[in-house]
Amino acid sequence: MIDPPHGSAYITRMASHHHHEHAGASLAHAAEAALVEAGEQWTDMRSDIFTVLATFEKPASAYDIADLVSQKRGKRVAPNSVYRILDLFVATNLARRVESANAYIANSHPGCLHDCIFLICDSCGTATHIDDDALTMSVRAAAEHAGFAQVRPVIEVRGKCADCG
Amino acid sequence: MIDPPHGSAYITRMASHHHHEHAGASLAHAAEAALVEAGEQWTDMRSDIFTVLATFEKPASAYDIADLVSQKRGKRVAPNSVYRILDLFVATNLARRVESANAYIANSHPGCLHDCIFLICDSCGTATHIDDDALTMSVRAAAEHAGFAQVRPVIEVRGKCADCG
DNA sequence: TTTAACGATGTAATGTTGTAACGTGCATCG
DNA sequence: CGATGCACGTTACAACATTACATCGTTAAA
Repeated sequence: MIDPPHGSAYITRMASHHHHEHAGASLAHAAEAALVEAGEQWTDMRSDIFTVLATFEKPASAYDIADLVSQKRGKRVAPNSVYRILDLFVATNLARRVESANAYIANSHPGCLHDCIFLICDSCGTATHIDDDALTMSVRAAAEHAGFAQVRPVIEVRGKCADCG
Repeated sequence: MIDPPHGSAYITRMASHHHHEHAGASLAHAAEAALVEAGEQWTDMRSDIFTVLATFEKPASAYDIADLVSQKRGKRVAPNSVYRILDLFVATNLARRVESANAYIANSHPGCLHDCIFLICDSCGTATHIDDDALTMSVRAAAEHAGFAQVRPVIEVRGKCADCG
C-alpha cells in the first residue's frame, strides 16, 4: 500500500522558466535530448513508447501502450517492459503519472520542472494541465509546515471539461 | 481508463464550519448519524466496515478491509461487498479515497464537507490531512477558469512524515 | 396471508493494473 | 577472450476493481 511514487535522484531542482510547447517530432526530439542529458540511452523501444504516449489523446495506461507498441512492432511487448520505461520517463520528467487515472501522459515541455496540476475530464477522459507555481508552492509549503519533507505534490482535478460541458 | 470518481448526488454543498474531531465510538456514532441522515441504513456490515476503516492506522485498501472484516465475522466477506460499501461511504462523505494509494480513509468529521489535502508518508504509509479552504478553493478556481465544471479536486502530497524524517 | 418489490449482501467469474524473478542478447572494456 | 553492465524478454503472480446474477429479509400491496 505504501506506494513510493516512482521518485528518483534525477530531479533535483526547480527549473527556471520559459516554455516551449513541443508537439510531434519536435517533442520526441526534446525528449531524446532530455534523456541523453540525464545519461540514459534513447533506444528504439523507448522511442516507440514515447511516441505512442505522446500521440495518445488521453492519459495512456501501460497496457494501452503495450498494445499499441505491440501492434507497431508486430511482436508482443509485455506490460512489464512498458512499466520499466515509463518509470524511467517519470524519473527523468519526460512523462507524468496521473494518479487518479492510473495512467501516464507525456510531458510537453521536458527539461522544464513543475508540479503540474492536471485536469481530467470524467466524460471524455482527456487531460490538460495547468502550471501555477504559486499554487503548487503553497501546497508544498503547507505540507512542509506539517513536518513533511521531500514532498511531491499530486494535484489533479476531476470534472467536466469545456467540450463536454 | 475514464474513472468517474465515485461521485454522487448526495454531496451538494459546502458545509459551514465547526470541527469536531471524532474518534473511536464517537466517530462511529457520527458516521451512523450522517448515513441515516442521508437516507441510508446503518447495517452491521456497514458498521463493521466503518470500524475497521476508522481503526486502521493507514489508508486501507478494500482488500485490507475485506480480510479484517472476514476475520472478525469468521466468514469470508468478498472485496466486492466491501467496494460497494466504500463507494457508499465516499458518496456520503463518511470516507475518502486516497487516489495515489488506491486506498480509503475514514473521514474524522463526517457531515463536514471539505476538499481535503492528504499527506501520505512514503516510508510508513500513514496519512494525515490538512484542511486549507483558501488553497483548495484556489485549485477549484483554477480548474473552473480553464473551463471545467463539477470539479472535484484531488490534492495529495507524497513525502516523508516528521516521524520518518 | 400470499406475493411483489426492494434493498442489502453473497457468490463467482473476470478484467485491469502493477511487480518480481530470472533469462538472453549485445555492447564495451580490460 | 572473458567480464561487466545495460536493455529487454518471459513467465508468473499479486493487488486492485467491476460485472452479473443469486439469495435473503423486510415492507407494502393485493
